[in-house]
Amino acid sequence: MSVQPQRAARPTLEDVAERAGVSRATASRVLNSSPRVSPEAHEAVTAAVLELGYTPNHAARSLVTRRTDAVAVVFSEPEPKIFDDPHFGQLIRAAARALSSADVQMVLMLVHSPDDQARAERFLAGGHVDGALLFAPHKGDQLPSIARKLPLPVVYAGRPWGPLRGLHLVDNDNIGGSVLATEHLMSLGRKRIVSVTGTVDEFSSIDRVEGWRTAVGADEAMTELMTESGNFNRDGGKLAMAALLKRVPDLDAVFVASDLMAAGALDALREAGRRVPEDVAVVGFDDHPLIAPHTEPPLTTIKQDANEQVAHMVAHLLRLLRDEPVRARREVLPTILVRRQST
Amino acid sequence: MSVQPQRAARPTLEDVAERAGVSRATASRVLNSSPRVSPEAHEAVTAAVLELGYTPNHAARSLVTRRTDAVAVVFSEPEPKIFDDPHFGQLIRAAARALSSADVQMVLMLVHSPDDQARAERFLAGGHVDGALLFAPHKGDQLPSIARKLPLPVVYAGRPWGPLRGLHLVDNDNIGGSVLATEHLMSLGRKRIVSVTGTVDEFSSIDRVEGWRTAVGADEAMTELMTESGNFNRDGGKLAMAALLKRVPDLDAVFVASDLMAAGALDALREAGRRVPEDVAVVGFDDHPLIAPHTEPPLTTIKQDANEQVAHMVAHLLRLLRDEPVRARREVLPTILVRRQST
DNA sequence: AGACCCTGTGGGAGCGCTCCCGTGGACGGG
DNA sequence: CCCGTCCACGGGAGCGCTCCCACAGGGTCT
Repeated sequence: MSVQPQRAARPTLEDVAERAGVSRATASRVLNSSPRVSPEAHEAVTAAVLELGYTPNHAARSLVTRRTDAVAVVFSEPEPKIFDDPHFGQLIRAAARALSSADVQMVLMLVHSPDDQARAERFLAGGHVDGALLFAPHKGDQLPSIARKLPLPVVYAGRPWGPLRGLHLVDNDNIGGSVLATEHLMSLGRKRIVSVTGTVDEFSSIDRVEGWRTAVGADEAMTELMTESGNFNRDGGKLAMAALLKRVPDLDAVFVASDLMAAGALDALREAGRRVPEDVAVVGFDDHPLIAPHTEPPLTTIKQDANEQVAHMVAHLLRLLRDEPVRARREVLPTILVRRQST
Repeated sequence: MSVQPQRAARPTLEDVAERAGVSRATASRVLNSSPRVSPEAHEAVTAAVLELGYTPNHAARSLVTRRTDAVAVVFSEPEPKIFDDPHFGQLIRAAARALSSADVQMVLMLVHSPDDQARAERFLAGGHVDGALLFAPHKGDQLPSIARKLPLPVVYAGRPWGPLRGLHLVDNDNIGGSVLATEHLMSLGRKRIVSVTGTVDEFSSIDRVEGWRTAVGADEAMTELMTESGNFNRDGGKLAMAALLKRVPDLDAVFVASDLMAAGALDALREAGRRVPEDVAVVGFDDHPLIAPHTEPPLTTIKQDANEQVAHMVAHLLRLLRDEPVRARREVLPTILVRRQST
């Protein structure tokens, strides 16, 4: 019936333009820092923005630019680990930091079930984000092959399964790290170096066996004898170590493919009455802050820097989004040895 | 010059409507499951959507509905912890699960610096999300007072500092849990029960002291004597326990306000030659899966369910977003005792 | 039989923004 | 002095969607 004045609505670009005494087009130019704007107009618009507390309507902008200024961060983990991997928290933290300082929204997706996967596919295909960071290390995970069909820039963490052609990825030097670990043990004069390995469905694990194998120069039979999988968990590490002790009674060193498993391995060694590092030297992998410094004895381990990896992934993706050239599709980050008392 | 056919663009609702032989309005009704649609139209539109692989343009929809179908999850932590708290990972996981199953995008924000805070404020005020979950336990954190001025539904994790009037929050029963812990120790016949507390700038910590205090019936002087802060980290827990052993040599039990500190406390007790649980019984708090079962001896502790808390927060927020009534502004979730070998 | 409602549908406006294109004025060179 | 060039700026279309409103058609009630 009666015409209401309607205030308190968020100011639009139109309001800003009016207040600044310019057209909407010019105001828009200022907001997008176009060069073709006079200093006066620039100042007037900037002032109006401040006075009105104007914030651009993201949806409207997105509608016409066809950009979203959002990036998906996808963790695909077929069987959700019951005990949360704290590495995960580090990765998320790093991603949040790197993306938000680039003023890009981070949309987090955790994919476990086929349901989740379908949802993720719909979401990524739906144009809700400009690009994605994909953490999908496990063999048989469909998500990488789904993702590579999408018209969407994707940067992978580590090597996914399947063909690598055309993929952009940032990996840690797992092979180099495990060579480092094993050579460290050899330099200590250790002769019988066994290894507790992770799960065979992740390249990070496969690479760590490979590093050990080349360093000690093991053939297939010897590898079979001197390695045992600990499934990347603590109890698994303990069981694997116990099995190795039985199979290779004269072992004097062990390279364990994760700190968590190494903690379990230390338990097994203690129960078997072997002293660490006197009888058996132990090297882990990860340099997990919650574990490595606190085992008994504190753990010598290989540090891989989650922050660094994610920062590289984000930088890589941002370059792709801006159509800037990338140096290489695949980056491999160095790993270093952190020495503590277990060697 | 010449007119290009222009294909391969994403289909619009117009395309769907045309294919289904209905108007755009009807197609829209089907997509938004309006009741006023004939079965025939419904079927035709559904088929067309499938055939064309249509996905609604989120920006366009958001522009008119003024909803974003996104929710911010904000963690505010004035001093970013160097050692990642794994509790954090659990919370994020739970939030991701709960939100994605409601088909709401989760935008994660980690706030450390004043810079981050300003960004967060701009973001939340900018209408980029429909609501927020806010984790800001620390005293002096500005974010809660900023957030409560925003015209945006916010659900808090735990009690933030400042006035609670009008706030929506989901808290764990820290007081109840610590009463439980302390009474458990008393029921074991322990007479001199001390407590290692957290930091005084978090209510969760304050409440846990309060629970201990009421259960043992301590006055101020006794509280001063028999409690010591461990700053919620492992080394702090060890130092605090050592201090308490010196101050109260005849102590026979300790309630430690976090599992991580409890691990440190166990170290201190071991070094002091006190047996656990024979000489000193120990109860922790959190039931941290990476810590509690693996201490020496395994830790009796109070379980607070992160999944449950976040699920309640999400449900609460969704109700607010849908303008549905909420039962209570404030929910307090129960905590339970998990008994292991340290008592 | 006329007046009524109720249900399914389509036309069209408009959300707030960007960007194309046209215009007017300042400026420099022939 | 006039014409061409260039730069700052405004008008207006249109991105893809929702929702208001009008309307046709069939049923129900007086």
